[in-house]
Amino acid sequence: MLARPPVQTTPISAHALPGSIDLIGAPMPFGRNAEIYGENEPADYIYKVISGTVRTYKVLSDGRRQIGGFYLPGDMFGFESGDMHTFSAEAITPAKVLVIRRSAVSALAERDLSVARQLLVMTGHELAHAQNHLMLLVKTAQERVAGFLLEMAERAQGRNEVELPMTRQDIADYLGLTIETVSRTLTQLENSAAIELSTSRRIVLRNRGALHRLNS
Amino acid sequence: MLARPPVQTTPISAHALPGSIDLIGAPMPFGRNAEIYGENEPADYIYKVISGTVRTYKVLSDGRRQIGGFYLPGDMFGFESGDMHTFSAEAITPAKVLVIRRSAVSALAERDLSVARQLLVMTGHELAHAQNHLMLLVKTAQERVAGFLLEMAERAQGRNEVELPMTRQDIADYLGLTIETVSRTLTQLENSAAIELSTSRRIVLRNRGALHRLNS
DNA sequence: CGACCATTTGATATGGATCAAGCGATGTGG
DNA sequence: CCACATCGCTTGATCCATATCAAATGGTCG
Repeated sequence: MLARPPVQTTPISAHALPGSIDLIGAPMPFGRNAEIYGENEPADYIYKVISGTVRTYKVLSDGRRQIGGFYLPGDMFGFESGDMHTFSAEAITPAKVLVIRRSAVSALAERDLSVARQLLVMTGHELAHAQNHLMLLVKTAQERVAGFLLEMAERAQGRNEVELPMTRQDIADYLGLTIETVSRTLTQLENSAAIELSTSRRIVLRNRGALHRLNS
Repeated sequence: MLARPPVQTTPISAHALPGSIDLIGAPMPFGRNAEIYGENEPADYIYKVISGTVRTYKVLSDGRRQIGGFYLPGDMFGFESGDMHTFSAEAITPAKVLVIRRSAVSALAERDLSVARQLLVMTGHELAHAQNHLMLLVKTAQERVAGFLLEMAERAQGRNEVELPMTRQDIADYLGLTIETVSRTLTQLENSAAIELSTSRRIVLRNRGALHRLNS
């Protein structure tokens, strides 16, 4: 089911001065696990997370799920090179998401070079992320989990304490592991004093050096 | 991406009419295994394969190599979201490569919307490729090899007979497997009549359906 | 308190890695 | 033109990291 934004009555984008893509579009709330869009649906919108966390994923024919990425407040998602979505998107937690017409962005980009540049920058970031992710998937379980924790810490403004909004299953499906392996690996990292699990969702990085070394 | 001082150095691009990025730049020959650029070098150029095949790759601290992609004639590579290369690039076979100043492309994109669009399209293709590649890396050995063969066949204008320019080691490093597993898997696929190895480098797809099914 | 869900921990199985050897094609120097 | 070295590929035997199967623990909410 495609998420439709509320009907836009006032043409905000009409007066939007050269600047930011996210000036056009409508905020929409999604509940936990609500679908934002599905794989193979027309990619008529791009999205920006206002609050909450979003995951994109694909399900293989045998039921395995691969998560493409986690999107935190401020992140944009839903970019596609074709006109269909190649991943699905769901809210992990209750989330507010800005929904932006792709055609409006395209039109704006035609007139405003800075918007065109922004689009390219964001697509470039998605590319860099996919390449990093790809590198994770050929590593050992310890390296993948360490890499994941470092990524999350980095995105949490480099703080050492990270609150994970996603389940072990989400992490496992992001890293191409099972929940058991993720859980065991976190326990190992805790035993080796690299991290501390104050609760199962709140993780303190005690020894980034060790994590980076694992991350090869 | 491509945020650079718009210094206009090449007079050629000054007359280049709206159109194709690859109108500017110089062709350069590279021998087998010659380096085109290295990871962490400044990304001052983008590249277009004229003839031959190119691989991009990263080497992890313990010596494992991960190949990011194979580039065939007509393909462009070297796009980066930062100003450094995050992968290295080498010629797999003797190759001719068009070398294009990034600053020239940026400058052109500022004046010519179609060039800006082209840049976005190509970055989008790289993104789509990385995402496909990523999906391969969480599958079984059979699925990875089948997916690789289908990708190669598709890029060879959909022909059923594919001449592979790369070694088993290259394939293994692309798929996150060992050469032994790649070799054994190809043998299995041959035994199950899905493919035929007329020589070790020339592969005939006998049963695409079976390969697609494996590819999940 | 009891039900449910997420997480951890334990025991066993297995797909692919590793170690090892052999084979065929290609190229080179004598 | 042959002998031999080299390189890419295949095949076999064994090992091991992670998956799978199973159960217990903990945390949350009605």
